[in-house]
Amino acid sequence: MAETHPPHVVAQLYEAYLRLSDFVFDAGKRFDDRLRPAHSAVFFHMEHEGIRLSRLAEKAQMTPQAMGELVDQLEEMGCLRRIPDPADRRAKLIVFTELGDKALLIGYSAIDAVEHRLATLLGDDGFEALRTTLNRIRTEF
Amino acid sequence: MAETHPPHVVAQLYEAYLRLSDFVFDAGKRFDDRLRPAHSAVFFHMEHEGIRLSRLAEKAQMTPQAMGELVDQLEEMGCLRRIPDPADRRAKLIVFTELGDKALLIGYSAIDAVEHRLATLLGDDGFEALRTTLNRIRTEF
DNA sequence: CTCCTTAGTAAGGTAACCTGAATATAATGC
DNA sequence: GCATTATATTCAGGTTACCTTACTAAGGAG
Repeated sequence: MAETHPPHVVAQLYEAYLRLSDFVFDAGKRFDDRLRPAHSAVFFHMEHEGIRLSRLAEKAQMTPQAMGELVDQLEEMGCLRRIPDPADRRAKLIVFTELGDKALLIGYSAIDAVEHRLATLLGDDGFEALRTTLNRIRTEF
Repeated sequence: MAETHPPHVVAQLYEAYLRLSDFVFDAGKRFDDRLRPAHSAVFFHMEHEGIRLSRLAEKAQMTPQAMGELVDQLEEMGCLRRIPDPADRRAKLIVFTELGDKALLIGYSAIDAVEHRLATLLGDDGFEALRTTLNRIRTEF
């Protein structure tokens, strides 16, 4: 129940997530201080060829309205652009700008750095064991 | 990057946390449907001899104002009571009611159930290995 | 007793979502 | 080929979980 004594697994998982994710979010913030954790859902579910808002929202499991606001903000930062979808005049395709590509790369390298550091801390075997365990929780719990 | 293929560790940790915590929050919701995840911070950091708002807020790493609102809501649900602190007339002690004790027990058993189920899934060794790994991340990453 | 600090609270703001409703276009039935 | 229904997006406004600023009441130091 306390924080300095080992808490239960659920809290442990959350703490570990917060600790690791901080590095990634900080990297984003250094790139553009308007970037917030919520925007990661956009980068995570984007598709390079372009993607419709409704599909992006569905993949991120949120409403198109909520996703639309995140896309608005990233558009204002210059990371994304909305272009008309040639296949459907109601729709727009959300695509990366060059700046957006850069931001994505920065995110990838931050994640890579975290994974490398974690593999160093736990050893390659320990790191793989953690991934396997977490994957079993996702698929079998 | 996708969700059906194994994502990076950071996302894996978050997904695992969400999956396990759902069981605990659902148990709370069944007890009183006004109970929300935010209230768990109160139960997590309570002290059954009574605790001051400022200390509770500090332990939960939030402002006294934010914690005060959560305590207001739990008081309205009948889980907590504020009594004058005999040692300082500015302060109040937040204490559990009988209903609050019951809620706490329900939370404990939900966490226990999750941990048992996880130990069954991973085996006792796998479960302990996970706890050890998560603890190393907390202390050494 | 005055001065500064601490405990709590009130008022109002922001971020990250949500629901409901409006608009434009597309697809379908007859 | 036109009316009906469905889909893509957007607008307006609400809720939750926080925050900051500013106030009041009470305690402690000199």
